[in-house]
Amino acid sequence: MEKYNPAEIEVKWQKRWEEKGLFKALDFDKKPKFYQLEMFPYPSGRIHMGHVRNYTIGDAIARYKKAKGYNVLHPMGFDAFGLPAENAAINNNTHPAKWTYSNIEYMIKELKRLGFSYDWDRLVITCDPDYYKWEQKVFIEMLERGMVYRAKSTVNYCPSCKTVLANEQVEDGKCWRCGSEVIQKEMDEWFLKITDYADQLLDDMKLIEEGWPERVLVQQRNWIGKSKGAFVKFKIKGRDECLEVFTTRPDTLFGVTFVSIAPDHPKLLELVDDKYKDEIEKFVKEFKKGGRDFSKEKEGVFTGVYLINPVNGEEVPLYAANFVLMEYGTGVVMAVPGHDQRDFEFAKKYNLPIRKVIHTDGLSDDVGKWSEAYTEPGVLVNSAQFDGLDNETAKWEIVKWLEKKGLARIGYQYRLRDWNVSRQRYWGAPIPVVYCPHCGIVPEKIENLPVRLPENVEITGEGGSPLSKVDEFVNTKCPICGADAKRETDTFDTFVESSWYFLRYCSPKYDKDIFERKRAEYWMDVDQYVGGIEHAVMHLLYARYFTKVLRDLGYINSTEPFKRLLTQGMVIKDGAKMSKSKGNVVDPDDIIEQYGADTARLFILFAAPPEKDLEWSDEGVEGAFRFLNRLWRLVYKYRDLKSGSVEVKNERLKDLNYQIHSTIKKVSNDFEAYHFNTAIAACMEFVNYLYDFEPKTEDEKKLYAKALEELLKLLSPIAPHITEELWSLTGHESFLLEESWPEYDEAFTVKDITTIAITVNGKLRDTLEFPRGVQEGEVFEKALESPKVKRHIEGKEIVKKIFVKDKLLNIVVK
RNA sequence: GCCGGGGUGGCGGAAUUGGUAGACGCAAGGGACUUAAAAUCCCUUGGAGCUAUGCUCCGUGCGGGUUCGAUUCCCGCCCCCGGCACCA
Repeated sequence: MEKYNPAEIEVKWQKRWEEKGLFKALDFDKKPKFYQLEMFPYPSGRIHMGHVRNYTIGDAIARYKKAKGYNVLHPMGFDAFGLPAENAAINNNTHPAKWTYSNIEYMIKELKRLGFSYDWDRLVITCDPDYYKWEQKVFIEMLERGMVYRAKSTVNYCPSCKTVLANEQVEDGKCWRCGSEVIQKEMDEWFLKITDYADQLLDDMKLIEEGWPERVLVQQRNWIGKSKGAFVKFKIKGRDECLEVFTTRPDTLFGVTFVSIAPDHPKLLELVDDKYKDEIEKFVKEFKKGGRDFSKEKEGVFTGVYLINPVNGEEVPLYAANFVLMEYGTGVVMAVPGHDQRDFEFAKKYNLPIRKVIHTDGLSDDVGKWSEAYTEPGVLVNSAQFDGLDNETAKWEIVKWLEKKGLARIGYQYRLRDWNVSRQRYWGAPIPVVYCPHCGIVPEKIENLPVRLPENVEITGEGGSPLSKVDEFVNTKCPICGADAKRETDTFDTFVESSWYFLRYCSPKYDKDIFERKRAEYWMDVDQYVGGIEHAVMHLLYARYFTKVLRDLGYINSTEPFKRLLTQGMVIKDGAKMSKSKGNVVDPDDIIEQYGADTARLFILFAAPPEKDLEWSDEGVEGAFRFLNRLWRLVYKYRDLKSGSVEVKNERLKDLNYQIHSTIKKVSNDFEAYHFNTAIAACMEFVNYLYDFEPKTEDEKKLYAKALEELLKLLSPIAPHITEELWSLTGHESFLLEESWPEYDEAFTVKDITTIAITVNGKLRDTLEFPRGVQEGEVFEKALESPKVKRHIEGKEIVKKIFVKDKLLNIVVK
C-alpha cells in the first residue's frame, strides 16, 4: 500500500496550483468579492509559529470562502522598514536592504511551503521606493492641509535604540522593543494630528462593533480616553490675568483649597513671586532631571501666588506639584483634597486645609478624621445655593452658572496625543521635506518623489541619524526658490507604512497614484482581518485613522478599513510565549520537514479556538499526523469506489446519509463562526464512523464514495495538500481546490429515531428511543415501564410532567 | 485602583435560544496482531461508594437565588490572565 508522503505531495500540489494561477484575485469579477487579510510580517529572517498560526487561520478562511463561490483577494507582503535591519547592519556589516531582501526571499519560500493561498502577484514590500513614495505624497498633502505640524516637544527617547518613541511604544517606562529605560528629551518632531480624529475614531466604532472583539474596542476607547468636564478660569491675584484649569469634577469647586501647576508649565517661572523664585527653580530643575517618577511621593513648592476661586471669591495658594502633567488638560489643576486622593495626600503633607463638599450617609463631617479622600457620589454640602443637589446634577448646574459670568465652559479632554512620526533612523521612509534658509519648511515637489533613501550609508549606530552624515542626501535645492537647502534627515515611524498597505494590495503595481481608485473601491473594505492582539491599539488605531485621512483627501470612500477583526491568541510552550530568550521555540521548518505543512496546519487549528492562546504539544502534533494517516488509509482503501445517485431506502443507507449531511451541516456552521477546532472534531467523528461502516452493497459503495468526496472537501481548507492528492487518487480529474463547498439537505440531518431523556425531578434516569415526533403520552407510558425510572417514582405522587418534543420528559414527583 | 476576558476530567478543549456535562484529541491502562518492537486495530478511562457485570451519591472556582430542570440566567464573594495607570 502506498504510504502518505507529505514531503512529496505538498510540493507537487503547490507547484500545480501556482502553474494554474488558482490564487489570482480577479479585479472586477462578477462573483461577490471577499477580501481576506492577515497582518503582514516584519522580515526578521524566519517565519515563527505565531505567523504560522495567523496565516493558517487566514488561509482556512480564504480557501473556505473561495469554495463558497467568492472572488477572494488574499494577499501577502512585508513590513520591511525597521530597526532590526539596522542592528543587523551594525553587527554583521551587511546593508539593511540586502539583509531585508534576503530575509524576504527566505520567508516567501517558507510561506509557500506552508501552502498558503496567496496571490503572489500582489506582493507588497514597504521599503520599495515605489511603495513609500505614496506615503510621502500623502504626507505632503496632509502638510498642505494643516493635518501635520512640526513642533519642539519633550519626547520619549530610547538611548539604546537612539530614537524617539511614540507613547504607544513606551511600555512601563521602557522601550517596547529593547526594554531600555526611556528618557525625556526635547527635539523637533513631525506630528500627525490624529487628535483631530479622536471623536470620529470613537464614534465610528459603532460601524464595526459587530465584527470586532469587544476588548479591542475597549482598549482603543480607553486609549483615546475622552472625558467630559469643564474649563474653569481662576483669576490670578494682583494681575489682570487668569489661569484655566480642566476638571471633570466641577461639582467640587467649593472644595478647592489650593491649585497645582505642572513644574514644566511655560508660565510658571514668569508667575512666581521673587521671594520663592530660588526654591521653585531648584524644584523645577530636580523635576526635569528625574523625569516623571510615578512611584515617587507627591511633592510641591508654594509659588507665592494666589488665585481667586470663581465660585466663592476665596484666595487659594498656587503650588508647583510634581504629579501634575503638562501634556493633559491645561497643566493646571484645581485641588480638592476632600474628594481627590492625590490632592488629599498633597494637602496632608503640606498641611493644607481639607474641606468636605460632598456628603453621603455615614461620612463624618470632621475631615481631620478622614484617612483618605471621599471620591464616591453624594449630595453637595458647603456649596452655597447648590447644597442638597446630587453631585452629578450639580456638576453641570455649577458650570452653567459660571458660564453666564464668562468663567467656565463645558469641554472635553482626550488622553490620545498627536502621533509623532519622526524617527532618527536610516532604515525608514524619508520625510519629504526641505529646510530652506529663505522659504523655511518646504515640502518636496510631488513630481520629485520619491525622496529615495541613499544607498551609500555607513551605519554605525552612533550619534544620531545616519542620513545626516550623507552629504549628497542632505544638500539639496529649495523646491521653491532653488537656493541651497537641507533635507529633513528623519524617517517615518514604520507604523506609517502599515497604515495603508491593505489599500496598496488592491492595485499593487499602479504607478500613477497611491492606488487605483476603482480597484480599491471594488475590493475595500477588508472583509476579514486576522492578526495578533498586540496590535489592538497602535497599528489598528493608526490604520483606522489613515483610512479616514485618505477619505478626506479624496482618495477613497472607505471610512473603516476592517469590517471584521479576528485577534488570534499567542502560541505558548511550557506555559510561556515562545521566544528565543526562553528557549522554548519550535521552528516551523522542522515541523514541516518532519510531518508536512498539513499536519502543522491541522494541529494549529485543532488545538484551540483561534482567539485563545494555544499550548504547543508535540504529542498533539503526533495526533494530528496520525489523523491524516488515518484519513489517507481510509480513502486509499476505497479509492476505486465511484459515487453515484442512490435511493436511500434502508436503515444502513439512511444512517450513512444522515452522517454525511449532518457532518456537512456541522462543519459548515463551524466554518462560518471560525470554530475550526470543532469542525475538525466533526470530521474526525465522521472518519471514525466511516472506518466502522464497511460498504457492502453497490448502493452502499456509491454512497460511501460520496461520503469520502464530501469529507475531502470539508477538510480541504485545513489540509489542502493531502485532500487534493486523495481527490486525484480517487480518480478525479479536476482540482479539489476548484470544487465548491458541499451542500446539505436539512431533511437528512435529522434521524427518524430520536433518543429521549427521561428525568425525574430533573435527574437523568433513563434514555429511551422513539420515532421522531412521538407524543408525550406514549413516552410517559414507556417511561413508567422502565425499571430505572420506576424505582424513583414508586410510592410518590406525580405532580407534573414537562415534555420537550423529541428531547426530554421530566417527571416531577413529591 | 480602573476597564476587559476567563475559571469545566491528568491535559488541550466540547456542550443551539436553560433540557442526557465531559464531543474530539492527547496522555494513561488493558487486549489483538508480531519471534520482538514500531505502526495499526479493539476496549476502559470525572470522583466516591456499595449488598459490583449494575445501581446510588457527588461533580462545571465558592456561597446563595430563580426554575420542573442551571456549565448556561440573577445576586454576593474568591482566584487567574490581559490592558491602562498621578489623565485632574
